[in-house]
Amino acid sequence: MRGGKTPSRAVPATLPGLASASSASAPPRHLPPEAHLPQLQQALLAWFAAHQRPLPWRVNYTPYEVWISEVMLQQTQMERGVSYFTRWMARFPDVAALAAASEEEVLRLWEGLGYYSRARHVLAAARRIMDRHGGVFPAALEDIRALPGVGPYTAGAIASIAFGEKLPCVDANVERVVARVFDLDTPVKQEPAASAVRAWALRLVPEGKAREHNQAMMELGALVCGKKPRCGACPLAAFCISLHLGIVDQRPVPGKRTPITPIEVVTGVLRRKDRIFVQKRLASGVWGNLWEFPGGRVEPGESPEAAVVREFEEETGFAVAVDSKYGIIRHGYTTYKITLHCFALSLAGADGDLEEAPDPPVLTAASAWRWAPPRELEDLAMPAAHRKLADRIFAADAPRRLPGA
DNA sequence: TACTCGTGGAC
DNA sequence: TGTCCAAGAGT
Repeated sequence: MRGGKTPSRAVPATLPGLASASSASAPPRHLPPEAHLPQLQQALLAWFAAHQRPLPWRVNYTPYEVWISEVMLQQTQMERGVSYFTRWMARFPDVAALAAASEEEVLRLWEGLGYYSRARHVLAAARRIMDRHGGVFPAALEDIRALPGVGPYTAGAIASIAFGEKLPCVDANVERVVARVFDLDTPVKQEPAASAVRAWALRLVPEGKAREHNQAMMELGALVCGKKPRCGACPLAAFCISLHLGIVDQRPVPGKRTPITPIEVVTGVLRRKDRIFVQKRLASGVWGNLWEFPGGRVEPGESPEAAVVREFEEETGFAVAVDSKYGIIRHGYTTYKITLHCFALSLAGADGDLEEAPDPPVLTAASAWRWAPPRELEDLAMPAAHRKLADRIFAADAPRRLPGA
Protein backbone atom coordinates (compact mmCIF):
# COMPACT_ATOMS: atom_id res chain seq x y z
CA MET A 1 0.00 0.00 0.00
CA ARG A 2 1.45 3.32 -1.04
CA GLY A 3 0.90 6.85 0.14
CA GLY A 4 -0.40 6.17 3.61
CA LYS A 5 -3.90 5.41 2.47
CA THR A 6 -6.01 3.80 5.13
CA PRO A 7 -6.55 0.11 4.42
CA SER A 8 -10.01 -0.30 3.00
CA ARG A 9 -10.36 -3.88 4.26
CA ALA A 10 -11.96 -3.22 7.62
CA VAL A 11 -11.70 -5.58 10.51
CA PRO A 12 -15.16 -6.46 11.72
CA ALA A 13 -16.00 -4.48 14.83
CA THR A 14 -17.35 -7.63 16.37
CA LEU A 15 -15.04 -10.59 16.41
CA PRO A 16 -15.93 -14.09 17.50
CA GLY A 17 -15.62 -14.43 21.24
CA LEU A 18 -14.84 -10.79 21.81
CA ALA A 19 -16.85 -8.01 23.32
CA SER A 20 -18.01 -5.61 20.64
CA ALA A 21 -16.64 -2.14 20.67
CA SER A 22 -18.79 0.60 22.15
CA SER A 23 -19.03 2.38 18.82
CA ALA A 24 -19.53 0.68 15.49
CA SER A 25 -16.87 2.85 13.92
CA ALA A 26 -14.30 2.37 16.69
CA PRO A 27 -11.19 0.43 15.75
CA PRO A 28 -11.18 -3.20 16.83
CA ARG A 29 -9.70 -4.07 20.14
CA HIS A 30 -6.22 -5.43 19.84
CA LEU A 31 -5.19 -8.41 21.91
CA PRO A 32 -1.39 -8.61 21.95
CA PRO A 33 -0.63 -12.11 20.74
CA GLU A 34 2.07 -12.88 23.25
CA ALA A 35 -0.36 -12.32 26.11
CA HIS A 36 -3.22 -14.22 24.47
CA LEU A 37 -1.68 -17.37 23.07
CA PRO A 38 -4.46 -19.75 24.22
CA GLN A 39 -7.13 -17.56 22.64
CA LEU A 40 -5.13 -17.26 19.44
CA GLN A 41 -4.61 -21.01 19.25
CA GLN A 42 -8.29 -21.67 19.84
CA ALA A 43 -9.39 -19.16 17.22
CA LEU A 44 -7.05 -20.73 14.69
CA LEU A 45 -8.17 -24.29 15.40
CA ALA A 46 -11.83 -23.31 15.18
CA TRP A 47 -11.22 -21.60 11.88
CA PHE A 48 -9.38 -24.62 10.51
CA ALA A 49 -12.13 -26.99 11.59
CA ALA A 50 -14.63 -24.90 9.65
CA HIS A 51 -12.62 -23.86 6.61
CA GLN A 52 -10.00 -26.49 5.79
CA ARG A 53 -10.10 -27.85 2.28
CA PRO A 54 -10.81 -31.53 1.85
CA LEU A 55 -7.61 -33.03 0.51
CA PRO A 56 -6.64 -36.61 -0.23
CA TRP A 57 -3.79 -36.61 2.29
CA ARG A 58 -6.12 -35.41 5.04
CA VAL A 59 -7.95 -38.71 5.26
CA ASN A 60 -5.67 -41.36 6.74
CA TYR A 61 -2.62 -39.39 7.88
CA THR A 62 -0.32 -42.35 7.37
CA PRO A 63 3.37 -41.38 7.58
CA TYR A 64 3.86 -42.49 3.98
CA GLU A 65 1.05 -40.32 2.66
CA VAL A 66 2.08 -37.34 4.77
CA TRP A 67 5.64 -37.70 3.55
CA ILE A 68 4.78 -37.94 -0.15
CA SER A 69 2.33 -35.06 0.04
CA GLU A 70 4.81 -32.84 1.85
CA VAL A 71 7.58 -33.50 -0.66
CA MET A 72 5.25 -33.04 -3.61
CA LEU A 73 4.02 -29.75 -2.24
CA GLN A 74 7.46 -28.25 -1.74
CA GLN A 75 7.52 -25.10 -3.83
CA THR A 76 4.33 -26.29 -5.46
CA GLN A 77 0.83 -24.94 -5.26
CA MET A 78 -1.56 -27.13 -3.32
CA GLU A 79 -4.18 -27.53 -6.03
CA ARG A 80 -1.57 -28.74 -8.45
CA GLY A 81 -0.36 -31.44 -6.12
CA VAL A 82 -3.70 -33.20 -5.77
CA SER A 83 -3.79 -34.98 -9.13
CA TYR A 84 -0.15 -35.99 -8.82
CA PHE A 85 -0.72 -37.33 -5.33
CA THR A 86 -3.78 -39.34 -6.33
CA ARG A 87 -2.05 -40.89 -9.30
CA TRP A 88 1.03 -41.62 -7.22
CA MET A 89 -0.91 -43.42 -4.52
CA ALA A 90 -2.74 -45.51 -7.07
CA ARG A 91 0.59 -46.69 -8.47
CA PHE A 92 2.70 -46.71 -5.28
CA PRO A 93 0.29 -47.38 -2.39
CA ASP A 94 3.03 -47.94 0.17
CA VAL A 95 6.75 -47.69 0.80
CA ALA A 96 7.41 -51.21 -0.47
CA ALA A 97 5.70 -50.55 -3.80
CA LEU A 98 7.70 -47.37 -4.25
CA ALA A 99 11.00 -48.98 -3.27
CA ALA A 100 10.47 -51.66 -5.91
CA ALA A 101 9.83 -49.15 -8.70
CA SER A 102 12.29 -48.04 -11.36
CA GLU A 103 13.59 -44.50 -11.33
CA GLU A 104 12.30 -44.12 -14.87
CA GLU A 105 8.75 -44.72 -13.75
CA VAL A 106 9.08 -42.55 -10.67
CA LEU A 107 10.37 -39.66 -12.74
CA ARG A 108 7.61 -40.17 -15.27
CA LEU A 109 4.97 -39.80 -12.56
CA TRP A 110 6.79 -36.72 -11.30
CA GLU A 111 7.03 -35.12 -14.74
CA GLY A 112 5.73 -31.58 -14.73
CA LEU A 113 6.21 -30.98 -11.01
CA GLY A 114 9.79 -29.82 -11.41
CA TYR A 115 12.67 -30.08 -8.96
CA TYR A 116 13.25 -33.64 -10.03
CA SER A 117 15.82 -34.36 -7.33
CA ARG A 118 12.78 -34.61 -5.06
CA ALA A 119 11.64 -37.66 -6.99
CA ARG A 120 15.05 -39.28 -6.97
CA HIS A 121 15.39 -38.61 -3.24
CA VAL A 122 11.96 -40.02 -2.49
CA LEU A 123 12.87 -43.25 -4.24
CA ALA A 124 16.22 -43.46 -2.45
CA ALA A 125 14.50 -42.84 0.88
CA ALA A 126 11.93 -45.56 0.25
CA ARG A 127 14.71 -48.04 -0.42
CA ARG A 128 16.50 -46.94 2.74
CA ILE A 129 13.33 -47.44 4.76
CA MET A 130 13.13 -50.98 3.41
CA ASP A 131 16.79 -51.67 4.15
CA ARG A 132 17.32 -49.94 7.47
CA HIS A 133 13.86 -49.71 9.01
CA GLY A 134 12.34 -53.00 8.00
CA GLY A 135 9.88 -51.28 5.68
CA VAL A 136 8.30 -49.33 8.53
CA PHE A 137 8.38 -45.56 8.28
CA PRO A 138 10.61 -44.30 11.12
CA ALA A 139 8.92 -42.36 13.90
CA ALA A 140 11.99 -40.74 15.46
CA LEU A 141 12.59 -37.19 14.29
CA GLU A 142 16.31 -37.77 13.72
CA ASP A 143 15.60 -40.83 11.60
CA ILE A 144 13.04 -38.93 9.56
CA ARG A 145 15.40 -36.02 9.13
CA ALA A 146 18.13 -38.38 7.91
CA LEU A 147 16.09 -39.55 4.92
CA PRO A 148 17.23 -38.16 1.56
CA GLY A 149 15.29 -35.08 0.57
CA VAL A 150 13.87 -34.53 4.05
CA GLY A 151 14.97 -31.19 5.47
CA PRO A 152 13.93 -29.34 8.59
CA TYR A 153 10.50 -28.42 7.30
CA THR A 154 9.49 -31.83 6.01
CA ALA A 155 10.85 -33.63 9.06
CA GLY A 156 8.79 -31.41 11.34
CA ALA A 157 5.74 -31.84 9.16
CA ILE A 158 5.91 -35.63 9.22
CA ALA A 159 6.71 -35.82 12.93
CA SER A 160 3.86 -33.51 13.88
CA ILE A 161 1.19 -34.27 11.30
CA ALA A 162 1.68 -38.03 11.12
CA PHE A 163 3.06 -38.78 14.58
CA GLY A 164 1.60 -35.92 16.64
CA GLU A 165 4.88 -34.62 17.98
CA LYS A 166 4.77 -31.14 19.44
CA LEU A 167 6.91 -29.49 16.79
CA PRO A 168 6.27 -26.52 14.51
CA CYS A 169 6.27 -26.62 10.72
CA VAL A 170 7.93 -23.52 9.35
CA ASP A 171 7.19 -23.04 5.68
CA ALA A 172 6.66 -19.88 3.66
CA ASN A 173 3.03 -19.67 4.85
CA VAL A 174 4.03 -19.81 8.50
CA GLU A 175 6.80 -17.30 7.94
CA ARG A 176 4.27 -14.90 6.46
CA VAL A 177 1.65 -15.40 9.17
CA VAL A 178 4.16 -15.04 12.01
CA ALA A 179 5.83 -12.03 10.40
CA ARG A 180 2.46 -10.29 10.26
CA VAL A 181 1.00 -11.31 13.60
CA PHE A 182 4.22 -10.54 15.48
CA ASP A 183 5.30 -7.68 13.22
CA LEU A 184 8.77 -8.91 12.32
CA ASP A 185 10.51 -6.05 10.56
CA THR A 186 13.42 -7.83 8.83
CA PRO A 187 13.41 -10.40 5.96
CA VAL A 188 11.95 -13.64 7.30
CA LYS A 189 14.35 -16.00 5.57
CA GLN A 190 17.41 -14.38 7.13
CA GLU A 191 18.58 -13.82 10.65
CA PRO A 192 17.51 -12.52 13.03
CA ALA A 193 13.93 -12.97 11.82
CA ALA A 194 14.37 -16.64 10.92
CA SER A 195 15.12 -17.57 14.51
CA ALA A 196 12.26 -15.44 15.76
CA VAL A 197 9.87 -17.19 13.39
CA ARG A 198 10.97 -20.62 14.62
CA ALA A 199 10.66 -19.56 18.25
CA TRP A 200 7.17 -18.13 17.80
CA ALA A 201 6.08 -21.04 15.67
CA LEU A 202 7.11 -23.43 18.43
CA ARG A 203 5.40 -21.44 21.17
CA LEU A 204 2.21 -21.37 19.16
CA VAL A 205 1.82 -25.17 18.95
CA PRO A 206 -0.86 -26.24 21.44
CA GLU A 207 -0.37 -29.36 23.50
CA GLY A 208 -1.80 -32.41 21.79
CA LYS A 209 -2.93 -30.49 18.70
CA ALA A 210 0.20 -30.32 16.59
CA ARG A 211 -1.40 -32.00 13.57
CA GLU A 212 -4.34 -29.63 13.38
CA HIS A 213 -2.43 -26.54 14.40
CA ASN A 214 0.40 -26.87 11.91
CA GLN A 215 -1.94 -27.53 9.05
CA ALA A 216 -4.09 -24.63 10.22
CA MET A 217 -1.16 -22.23 10.12
CA MET A 218 -0.31 -23.26 6.58
CA GLU A 219 -3.92 -23.31 5.45
CA LEU A 220 -4.41 -19.83 6.86
CA GLY A 221 -1.37 -18.64 4.97
CA ALA A 222 -2.70 -20.19 1.79
CA LEU A 223 -6.35 -19.13 2.02
CA VAL A 224 -6.41 -15.90 4.03
CA CYS A 225 -2.99 -14.56 4.91
CA GLY A 226 -1.60 -14.74 1.39
CA LYS A 227 0.33 -12.23 -0.67
CA LYS A 228 -2.80 -10.13 -0.67
CA PRO A 229 -4.22 -10.71 2.82
CA ARG A 230 -7.96 -10.88 3.49
CA CYS A 231 -7.85 -9.59 7.03
CA GLY A 232 -11.61 -9.26 7.22
CA ALA A 233 -11.84 -13.05 7.10
CA CYS A 234 -8.91 -13.78 9.39
CA PRO A 235 -9.42 -15.53 12.72
CA LEU A 236 -6.22 -13.94 13.99
CA ALA A 237 -7.15 -10.36 13.13
CA ALA A 238 -7.73 -9.43 16.75
CA PHE A 239 -4.22 -10.55 17.67
CA CYS A 240 -2.29 -9.31 14.66
CA ILE A 241 0.18 -6.57 15.52
CA SER A 242 0.88 -5.44 11.98
CA LEU A 243 -2.84 -5.22 11.25
CA HIS A 244 -3.29 -3.19 14.42
CA LEU A 245 -0.53 -0.87 13.24
CA GLY A 246 -1.97 -0.67 9.74
CA ILE A 247 1.16 -2.09 8.11
CA VAL A 248 0.05 -5.58 7.12
CA ASP A 249 0.97 -4.81 3.55
CA GLN A 250 4.54 -4.17 4.66
CA ARG A 251 4.89 -7.64 6.19
CA PRO A 252 6.69 -9.82 5.59
CA VAL A 253 9.66 -7.70 4.60
CA PRO A 254 10.80 -9.05 1.23
CA GLY A 255 14.26 -10.55 0.89
CA LYS A 256 16.70 -10.31 -1.97
CA ARG A 257 15.52 -11.39 -5.38
CA THR A 258 17.71 -12.97 -7.96
CA PRO A 259 17.50 -11.34 -11.39
CA ILE A 260 16.01 -13.31 -14.27
CA THR A 261 18.34 -13.86 -17.21
CA PRO A 262 16.90 -14.32 -20.69
CA ILE A 263 18.67 -16.97 -22.75
CA GLU A 264 18.33 -18.33 -26.27
CA VAL A 265 18.31 -22.11 -26.55
CA VAL A 266 17.90 -24.55 -29.42
CA THR A 267 16.82 -28.14 -29.69
CA GLY A 268 16.57 -30.53 -32.59
CA VAL A 269 14.26 -33.43 -33.35
CA LEU A 270 16.26 -35.86 -35.43
CA ARG A 271 14.00 -38.31 -37.26
CA ARG A 272 15.06 -41.40 -39.07
CA LYS A 273 12.28 -43.43 -40.62
CA ASP A 274 9.66 -43.54 -37.86
CA ARG A 275 12.01 -43.04 -34.98
CA ILE A 276 13.24 -40.02 -33.03
CA PHE A 277 16.57 -39.60 -31.34
CA VAL A 278 16.42 -38.83 -27.61
CA GLN A 279 19.08 -38.85 -24.93
CA LYS A 280 19.02 -39.18 -21.16
CA ARG A 281 20.52 -36.28 -19.28
CA LEU A 282 23.23 -36.77 -16.71
CA ALA A 283 22.14 -37.32 -13.11
CA SER A 284 23.65 -34.06 -11.91
CA GLY A 285 22.44 -30.64 -12.89
CA VAL A 286 19.14 -29.43 -14.15
CA TRP A 287 16.58 -32.04 -15.29
CA GLY A 288 18.82 -34.82 -14.04
CA ASN A 289 18.08 -38.22 -15.59
CA LEU A 290 15.26 -36.86 -17.74
CA TRP A 291 15.08 -37.57 -21.47
CA GLU A 292 15.37 -34.80 -24.02
CA PHE A 293 16.04 -33.84 -27.58
CA PRO A 294 19.68 -32.72 -27.83
CA GLY A 295 20.43 -29.02 -27.97
CA GLY A 296 21.96 -26.17 -26.05
CA ARG A 297 22.56 -22.47 -25.84
CA VAL A 298 22.96 -20.15 -28.77
CA GLU A 299 26.35 -18.47 -28.70
CA PRO A 300 26.55 -14.68 -29.08
CA GLY A 301 26.23 -13.75 -32.72
CA GLU A 302 25.23 -17.28 -33.71
CA SER A 303 22.05 -18.11 -35.57
CA PRO A 304 19.69 -20.65 -34.00
CA GLU A 305 20.08 -22.85 -37.11
CA ALA A 306 23.85 -22.90 -36.76
CA ALA A 307 23.58 -23.46 -33.03
CA VAL A 308 21.39 -26.53 -33.31
CA VAL A 309 23.70 -28.15 -35.86
CA ARG A 310 26.74 -27.38 -33.70
CA GLU A 311 25.12 -28.53 -30.43
CA PHE A 312 23.83 -31.72 -31.96
CA GLU A 313 27.25 -32.59 -33.30
CA GLU A 314 28.93 -31.76 -29.99
CA GLU A 315 26.54 -33.84 -27.95
CA THR A 316 26.06 -36.85 -30.22
CA GLY A 317 28.73 -36.83 -32.90
CA PHE A 318 26.00 -36.87 -35.52
CA ALA A 319 26.36 -34.61 -38.52
CA VAL A 320 22.90 -33.20 -39.03
CA ALA A 321 21.12 -30.77 -41.30
CA VAL A 322 18.15 -28.55 -40.56
CA ASP A 323 15.02 -29.61 -42.40
CA SER A 324 12.61 -27.05 -41.03
CA LYS A 325 11.77 -24.98 -37.99
CA TYR A 326 8.88 -26.08 -35.80
CA GLY A 327 8.68 -22.80 -33.94
CA ILE A 328 9.50 -21.22 -30.62
CA ILE A 329 8.58 -22.35 -27.13
CA ARG A 330 8.90 -19.88 -24.31
CA HIS A 331 9.65 -21.36 -20.97
CA GLY A 332 11.16 -20.34 -17.68
CA TYR A 333 12.86 -21.93 -14.76
CA THR A 334 13.98 -20.27 -11.57
CA THR A 335 16.36 -17.57 -12.67
CA TYR A 336 16.12 -18.04 -16.42
CA LYS A 337 13.56 -17.33 -19.06
CA ILE A 338 14.18 -19.43 -22.10
CA THR A 339 13.38 -18.89 -25.72
CA LEU A 340 13.62 -22.37 -27.19
CA HIS A 341 14.01 -22.60 -30.97
CA CYS A 342 12.85 -26.00 -32.18
CA PHE A 343 14.03 -27.64 -35.40
CA ALA A 344 13.37 -30.74 -37.43
CA LEU A 345 16.67 -32.40 -38.33
CA SER A 346 17.91 -35.20 -40.52
CA LEU A 347 21.23 -36.99 -40.71
CA ALA A 348 23.48 -35.11 -43.10
CA GLY A 349 24.18 -37.04 -46.26
CA ALA A 350 21.50 -39.62 -45.60
CA ASP A 351 18.24 -39.84 -47.43
CA GLY A 352 16.25 -40.73 -44.33
CA ASP A 353 15.15 -44.09 -45.67
CA LEU A 354 18.39 -45.79 -44.74
CA GLU A 355 17.86 -49.44 -44.05
CA GLU A 356 20.86 -49.94 -41.84
CA ALA A 357 21.05 -48.17 -38.51
CA PRO A 358 23.45 -45.22 -38.30
CA ASP A 359 26.57 -45.45 -36.23
CA PRO A 360 25.93 -45.14 -32.50
CA PRO A 361 26.23 -41.63 -31.11
CA VAL A 362 29.20 -40.41 -29.12
CA LEU A 363 27.50 -38.92 -26.11
CA THR A 364 29.06 -35.98 -24.31
CA ALA A 365 26.11 -34.61 -22.36
CA ALA A 366 24.04 -37.71 -21.69
CA SER A 367 24.22 -41.16 -20.12
CA ALA A 368 21.98 -43.05 -22.55
CA TRP A 369 20.34 -42.69 -25.94
CA ARG A 370 17.49 -44.19 -27.85
CA TRP A 371 15.82 -44.17 -31.24
CA ALA A 372 12.25 -44.09 -30.02
CA PRO A 373 8.99 -44.43 -31.92
CA PRO A 374 6.82 -41.38 -31.20
CA ARG A 375 4.41 -43.24 -28.97
CA GLU A 376 7.25 -44.43 -26.73
CA LEU A 377 8.09 -40.84 -25.88
CA GLU A 378 5.04 -40.97 -23.65
CA ASP A 379 6.82 -43.34 -21.32
CA LEU A 380 9.89 -41.16 -20.89
CA ALA A 381 10.13 -38.38 -18.34
CA MET A 382 10.97 -35.16 -20.17
CA PRO A 383 11.39 -31.51 -19.20
CA ALA A 384 8.23 -29.52 -19.64
CA ALA A 385 9.43 -27.59 -22.68
CA HIS A 386 10.49 -30.78 -24.48
CA ARG A 387 7.21 -32.44 -23.58
CA LYS A 388 5.41 -29.48 -25.07
CA LEU A 389 7.42 -29.87 -28.24
CA ALA A 390 6.80 -33.61 -28.42
CA ASP A 391 3.10 -33.03 -27.94
CA ARG A 392 3.06 -30.42 -30.64
CA ILE A 393 4.86 -32.59 -33.16
CA PHE A 394 3.34 -35.96 -32.47
CA ALA A 395 -0.15 -35.03 -31.32
CA ALA A 396 -1.57 -36.67 -34.41
CA ASP A 397 0.21 -40.01 -34.02
CA ALA A 398 0.17 -40.27 -30.24
CA PRO A 399 -2.44 -38.48 -28.16
CA ARG A 400 -1.19 -37.77 -24.68
CA ARG A 401 -2.48 -39.62 -21.67
CA LEU A 402 -0.49 -38.02 -18.84
CA PRO A 403 -0.38 -36.12 -16.65
CA GLY A 404 -3.57 -34.92 -15.10
CA ALA A 405 -6.19 -36.20 -17.44
C1' DT B 1 25.42 -17.55 3.37
C1' DA B 2 24.21 -17.80 -1.24
C1' DC B 3 23.25 -20.33 -5.14
C1' DT B 4 20.94 -24.02 -7.74
C1' DC B 5 17.10 -26.67 -8.75
C1' DG B 6 11.14 -26.41 -12.40
C1' DT B 7 6.80 -25.25 -13.21
C1' DG B 8 2.56 -22.94 -13.78
C1' DG B 9 -0.84 -19.94 -11.41
C1' DA B 10 -2.16 -15.28 -9.96
C1' DC B 11 -2.27 -10.58 -10.87
C1' DT C 1 3.93 -9.56 -21.21
C1' DG C 2 6.24 -9.21 -16.81
C1' DT C 3 6.78 -10.27 -12.13
C1' DC C 4 6.24 -12.68 -8.02
C1' DC C 5 6.25 -16.85 -5.86
C1' DA C 6 4.31 -21.65 -3.89
C1' DA C 7 3.58 -27.13 2.25
C1' DG C 8 12.24 -26.46 0.66
C1' DA C 9 16.53 -29.24 0.28
C1' DG C 10 21.27 -29.86 -1.04
C1' DT C 11 25.58 -27.99 -1.54
